[in-house]
Amino acid sequence: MNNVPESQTQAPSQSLHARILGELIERILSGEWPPGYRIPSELELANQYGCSRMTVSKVLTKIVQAGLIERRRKAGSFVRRPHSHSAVLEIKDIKAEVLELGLAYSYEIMSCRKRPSRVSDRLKFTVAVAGPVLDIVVRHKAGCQTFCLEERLINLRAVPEAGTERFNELAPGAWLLTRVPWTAAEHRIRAEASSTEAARRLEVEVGIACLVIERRTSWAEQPITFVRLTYPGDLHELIARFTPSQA
Amino acid sequence: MNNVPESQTQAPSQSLHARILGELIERILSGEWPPGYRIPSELELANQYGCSRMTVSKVLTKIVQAGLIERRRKAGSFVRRPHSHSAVLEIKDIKAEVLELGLAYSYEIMSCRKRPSRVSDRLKFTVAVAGPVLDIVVRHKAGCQTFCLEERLINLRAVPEAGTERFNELAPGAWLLTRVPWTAAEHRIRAEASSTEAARRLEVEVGIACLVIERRTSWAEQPITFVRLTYPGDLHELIARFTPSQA
DNA sequence: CAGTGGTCTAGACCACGTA
DNA sequence: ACGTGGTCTAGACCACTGT
Repeated sequence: MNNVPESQTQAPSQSLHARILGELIERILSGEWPPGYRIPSELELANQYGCSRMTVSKVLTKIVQAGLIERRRKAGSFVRRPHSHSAVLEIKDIKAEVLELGLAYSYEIMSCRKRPSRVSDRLKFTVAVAGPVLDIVVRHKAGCQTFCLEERLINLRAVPEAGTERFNELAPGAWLLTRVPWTAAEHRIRAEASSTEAARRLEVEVGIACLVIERRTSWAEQPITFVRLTYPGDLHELIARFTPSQA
Repeated sequence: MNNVPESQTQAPSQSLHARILGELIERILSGEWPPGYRIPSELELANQYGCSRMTVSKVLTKIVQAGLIERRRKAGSFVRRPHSHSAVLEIKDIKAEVLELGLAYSYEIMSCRKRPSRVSDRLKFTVAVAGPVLDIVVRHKAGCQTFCLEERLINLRAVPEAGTERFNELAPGAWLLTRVPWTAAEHRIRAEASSTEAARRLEVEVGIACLVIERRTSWAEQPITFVRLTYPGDLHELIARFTPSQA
């Protein structure tokens, strides 16, 4: 009921949104509202905060997105118990990774050739690729040590300009990022003993434990590129974080 | 200007929200609105769709969250070029993982003892833990094969009831999920050659490539648990996906 | 049936930043 | 200065669902 006055006497530093969001999340995370607790309805909250139902509704929508509550018509909104361990994995540019370690970065194009797509490429792209592909192998170095082996296929139907690119200034991954939009990516991460081929290119012994990341990138259902990154030994570590509150 | 009639002649199956969202995303992903393109203002879109500005605003907020556009006051809303390779990594319950493979799941508590915290524990928890911890080793099996070795520390100051739990019904990870809220988790993922100790417990050869996931979980700045999961060989693969459209 | 969330409206004022 | 997004209101109707 006391609509405008309250927002004037209150610190105008943050929006009403933010204030309500913060207070509700605080109640949930502090355990004052434990898992299973039924939180006040939109109408009750709107009355408590002296604001419209719409405002409360938008806030609750955010808390749903954060995974802290779930809502059921007629029943109400309930605090969820902590659920799956999902986390945001950030996969950085290799150059940035190396520089963050304080090492000098360089790369060598070991091979780069245009060829028709093979049946085996379909396994990599999960969908059939007609037409030519660019098959590239790059060695990324940190200082004088090999940091990562990159084996990449680029769908030339989707990115024809890659066919004439020499990748002298930018490694293929960085070059693609500047040129091509992408809308979906799937990553597969596993440990693998280094094969004879990979060991030779990485300049390590055969059978060493490697972290392998495979990434399929597509744009509007069209495959763009497939890349396999092989990090030898325990040189490399992926880090993923989760926090429910995201503003 | 053709407001209500359109939404009536149109299939009423989806909300106006969803229709506008879909059409705008389609324009962006199809390349009709390329990166850098300035999309119509809220007012223009509201007129085009014959709806209120509020409705358009909510839709655009979603597209911002999806990372497809960025908005600047006075300037307008612009299509972003594809940015960092971040992805959502979902780390499932081990039992669920095994069952999804169509295998029988079981686990054995190999050791479980209460002890005071050591200096070495601080490295695992990244912050100091005073007081007792519960030190548990669990072997998870898929069929008759060892699927994963779990080495876990639980901060008994934060979760005192774990001290008397026998973990007969639920493995420690699942038990914790049902009992303890958590607000932050950090994962580290790497490849590692199996140590003598781990190889013995996993019943595999020494030096085999293993996928190692370490997870630190905390609640309101207080460490809850540290766990190291070791998956032998290439038995296990993590999958992470990114798609900008999420509703 | 009644209460709840889901959606939508037609306005409004303000903050900000570019022109 | 003015157009844009950011926020907010006080209503409204509908769909769903638990009692």
